[in-house]
Amino acid sequence: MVRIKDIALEANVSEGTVDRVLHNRGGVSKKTEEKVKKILERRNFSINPVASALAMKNNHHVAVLIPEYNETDSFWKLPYLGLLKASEEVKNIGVNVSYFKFNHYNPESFLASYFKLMEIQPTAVIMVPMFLKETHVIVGELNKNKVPYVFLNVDIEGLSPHAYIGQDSYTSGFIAGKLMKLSLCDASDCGILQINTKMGDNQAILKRVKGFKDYYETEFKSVLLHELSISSFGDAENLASSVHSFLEEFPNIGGLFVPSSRISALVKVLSETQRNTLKLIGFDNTPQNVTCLKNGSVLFLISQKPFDQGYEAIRMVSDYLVRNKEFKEKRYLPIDILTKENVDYNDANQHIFETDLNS
Amino acid sequence: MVRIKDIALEANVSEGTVDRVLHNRGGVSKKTEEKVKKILERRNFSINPVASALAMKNNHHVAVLIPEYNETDSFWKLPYLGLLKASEEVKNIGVNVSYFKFNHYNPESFLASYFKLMEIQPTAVIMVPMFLKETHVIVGELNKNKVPYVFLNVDIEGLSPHAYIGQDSYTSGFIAGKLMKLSLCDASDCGILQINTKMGDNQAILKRVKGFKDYYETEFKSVLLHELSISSFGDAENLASSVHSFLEEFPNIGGLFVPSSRISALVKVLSETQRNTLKLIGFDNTPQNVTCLKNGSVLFLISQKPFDQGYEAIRMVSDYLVRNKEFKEKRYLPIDILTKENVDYNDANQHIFETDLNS
DNA sequence: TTAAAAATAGTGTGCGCACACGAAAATTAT
DNA sequence: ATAATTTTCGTGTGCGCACACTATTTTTAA
Repeated sequence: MVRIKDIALEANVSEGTVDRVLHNRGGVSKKTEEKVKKILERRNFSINPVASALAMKNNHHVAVLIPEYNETDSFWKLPYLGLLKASEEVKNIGVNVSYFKFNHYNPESFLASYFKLMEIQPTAVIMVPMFLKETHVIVGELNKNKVPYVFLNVDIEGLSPHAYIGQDSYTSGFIAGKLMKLSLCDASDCGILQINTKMGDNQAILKRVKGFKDYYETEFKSVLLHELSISSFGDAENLASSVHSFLEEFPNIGGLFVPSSRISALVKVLSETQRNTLKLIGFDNTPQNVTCLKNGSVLFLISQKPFDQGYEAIRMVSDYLVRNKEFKEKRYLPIDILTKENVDYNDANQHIFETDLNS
Repeated sequence: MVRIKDIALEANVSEGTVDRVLHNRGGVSKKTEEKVKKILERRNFSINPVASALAMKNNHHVAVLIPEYNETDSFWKLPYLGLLKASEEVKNIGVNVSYFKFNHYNPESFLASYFKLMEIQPTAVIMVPMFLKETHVIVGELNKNKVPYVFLNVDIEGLSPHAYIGQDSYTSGFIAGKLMKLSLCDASDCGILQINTKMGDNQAILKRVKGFKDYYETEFKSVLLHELSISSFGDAENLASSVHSFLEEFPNIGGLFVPSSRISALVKVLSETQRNTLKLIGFDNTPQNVTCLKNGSVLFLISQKPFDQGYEAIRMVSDYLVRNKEFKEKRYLPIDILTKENVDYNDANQHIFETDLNS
């Protein structure tokens, strides 16, 4: 391992000079700069990031604005764990991470958390831009204050964060279509279950539906797609009656596609025979969904690797802060196809971290 | 961030004493030890790994024994890149990695590389145990010298490395079976193409075939599976004639399963109509295979995430060496289902690293 | 009681780098 | 020529920790 000292020795200059050319601090004559640079090159020098971090006493504050989670709606726990894991790793190099949560049904709590967040004067922000209008406000302020920010999981057209970390929702829906078609070899009809979103939110889900339809559009125009719009997955009775009348209305339906993360709620209101015959394809590896996958009621889940999203977000931001690597504008994560057989393996990273946490 | 100094101050002892209780070095009276420990706990102290790594000047040598790769047989490039990426990261913390390559058709080169490897007196070894007999020799010696070692990608029953990092081959074959069945909704026959392995090698491939067959066995006993044993994927003419007579013999075959990483060689010898109608499912995201996937000739590839395997191996070993975390005996990586739509996303990690390398 | 030995605790140095400060050399002004 | 600037470069300190060495206290032996 070649050190600055070694370079200085070989170039017959002081360590300070080497430091100056390394960081383009100026104050070095052309001649010596060239000389040092050549030796740097030849000896294949690279600064020791550990020593560097220690000396710089890096103190970056990354603030994360993310929805809270609970038992029934646990999706947001997954990115959180990934964020947590990466936080541990980058603490090494002087990056501290703070979390600010909000209720993802409540725009006010979103804004409120944001204001609390700004009090710590973060060096960078990672946020889930849940609400359109409020996000515009926030982004405006962040731009004014020159605080770099990245979007996690949800992308918003028209805004240009330093990076977006998440899935290509359209393609993931497209793949869901492909899997659905594969599962329905008799070319029976297919149903799509959406929440009737009032606001322009949940871009991701809309894009998934578009991808799904487009697959059928381009490949199997003849297959009939029926859409059912429900008010909420939370109200079981309401859901049950909607779904049953829907299935009675279209008896040819052989499969159901749920573009949100709540397919487990659907499974709950289906009869056993329906669970066994209907091909169900949904999104996201929440514990409830994974249970349905494993017991065979759900055939495929598309995972957007939420754990990895969180992990990547922190890594990306700290790479930017510490070794000022530039952001990658769109960081699309894998479109993971989960079956009952591979789900445990594919979620292993997350499980390992969780058990590590508890010990 | 609370430092040793802060703890010492609060406990009215010297930093040395705190250091002693932190590392159980002994030489501290019960009383003061308790006192310090309590404060450690209360202040939620954790040693700064950066400073620690720097001070320890860790000097671990990890040696990697891995097959070489070339244009036509490029599989082993993928784990290599993953190893490389992790090597960069752990260089920070004093872990140096050296690579020793061997020809994976040649047991002697395997042993020869091993002997060269031992000359650097590695602190730990990561190896791909390609050859049974030779691996037994090596493992015996490593055990004698008390050098910890892990197996990468290939597992060998009866031996107990400190860890195995790779895929659950049986299950991956099982999933391939599931996908094949899904693709052949008309329940036509299915062919399996294997190399007739002379030696007991390639356990992984055998297990994949077993998993594949077992899927049909348990779920669709009625479907006929035909096996074709060929001598090599390298000899195109030979392959072509074997495959064609095979397909003539069993005209009901609607899909072919290639449990090795060489499905692209099969695609080459198929006619265009065959490529379009036969459902092809294979393994591994080699560039050639990915090309076939993207142009539609191959329907699914199962990836064993070779890049991640390499990455994980280094991380695991250096976690063991530096922060003496214990090994995880079996570290199974995701069973990744690749389609033409998601392959780019799912290989993104590797691509990002490759472009980083070239800049 | 004092000396010797053992147990316990304190001090100092260096890991490789970043950065402030001051010294030397080169340039310009007087 | 010397003084005043400016450019160029060397030196020193500290980041938080590991570990060896030394100093102090306590215990045991004489």
